[in-house]
Amino acid sequence: MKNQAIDSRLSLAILGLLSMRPMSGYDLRKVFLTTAMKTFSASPGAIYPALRRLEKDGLISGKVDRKNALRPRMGFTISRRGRAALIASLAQPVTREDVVWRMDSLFLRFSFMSDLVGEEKIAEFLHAFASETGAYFKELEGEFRESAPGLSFSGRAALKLGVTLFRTKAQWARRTLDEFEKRNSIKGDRR
Amino acid sequence: MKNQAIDSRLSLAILGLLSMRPMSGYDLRKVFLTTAMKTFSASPGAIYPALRRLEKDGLISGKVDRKNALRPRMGFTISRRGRAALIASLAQPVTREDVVWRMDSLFLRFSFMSDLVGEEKIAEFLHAFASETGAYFKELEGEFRESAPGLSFSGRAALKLGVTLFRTKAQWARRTLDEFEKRNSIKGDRR
DNA sequence: TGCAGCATGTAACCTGTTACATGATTAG
DNA sequence: CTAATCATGTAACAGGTTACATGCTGCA
Repeated sequence: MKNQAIDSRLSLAILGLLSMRPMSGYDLRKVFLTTAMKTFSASPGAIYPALRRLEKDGLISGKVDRKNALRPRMGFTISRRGRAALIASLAQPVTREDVVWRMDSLFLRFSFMSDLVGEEKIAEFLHAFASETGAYFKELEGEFRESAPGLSFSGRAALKLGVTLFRTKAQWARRTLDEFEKRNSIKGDRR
Repeated sequence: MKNQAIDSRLSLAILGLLSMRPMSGYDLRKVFLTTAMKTFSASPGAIYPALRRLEKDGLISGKVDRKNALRPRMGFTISRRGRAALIASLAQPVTREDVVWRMDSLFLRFSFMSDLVGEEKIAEFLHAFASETGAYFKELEGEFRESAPGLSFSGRAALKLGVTLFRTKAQWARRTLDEFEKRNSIKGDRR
């Protein structure tokens, strides 16, 4: 059976969070309001429809907590299919398009990896991320060298920040990969 | 008369580009396809409707080039109202919300500033950008210190990248502001 | 002659925003 | 008691994606 696709970044974030522990819609809102995941929409008009779509696709299932309480509360749990779809989504190859258009999804995918995929997949991700991001950094750097003289002060400065940010991302991936491999070899030695 | 609001990032980008020189829809597509502005949608289904909205709001006006040629070509020019709306949009204060949710719009706004607003506005922007971004960086850093021990390897690493990127942005703003002020004082001395 | 690229557009669909609505619970 | 917060939802709207459609131009 084909894996159900995850229809948006928000759905990916929700599925990732539910893979760690069951939560209600309101719990999810609080996460998006108070933690570093502020970039995601915490509006009910986005979250509740997304939950319903995920449920319709069989990726999560909602059950009413405290049935007898007059105020019902939906507790959402990730399903087996949901976990499979999430893992499949994390394990997808890192493409140039991801780097240019979906950097935030890459962030999200990576942040959930440790609990869901093996060490090899993590290393693979970091490697591909470093190489794709590094390549795009070089492309931007070249563009900067070529077009900088013709640009205004602010145009040039903005482009420079763009270049710098991609260099930072590529560096992060290389360093994180180093750290990851060192950590694993130490763990390996102890066995 | 109140300024017409600019309805999306794409419209802002288009208006900014048209403020530099008149272009056709296809020219805009090429910019979005080939330059560092790749993050913007180059699909006709986004660009042509956006152009029509801008025209409807009186911010740009399209005229048919080469009338007698059998293949007409629309050349779009920014109008006085369009330039005013663009300048108003660039000059808006930099808020915390901009930093968290609309960083790319801030990029865009800054990159067009040199040709459209005075030196004071540019310095003001950089100052506010540095201070808001710096504040958010510190908030994220605090969150990292608190929650890092409980996070998985990949969760922690992803959060760390997030923190680093905001530090980089704040540093960029401070350095760019320094450079800007130095540049201006030199120019001032020569007068 | 045929094909790639130029240039513009439309239509269905989908996600997210904004604003509103509702009732329950808890704190003062 | 009442106000804030908990908790869930709906409806209108808007912008972007995807896919399709159309006809012209230049080149091999």
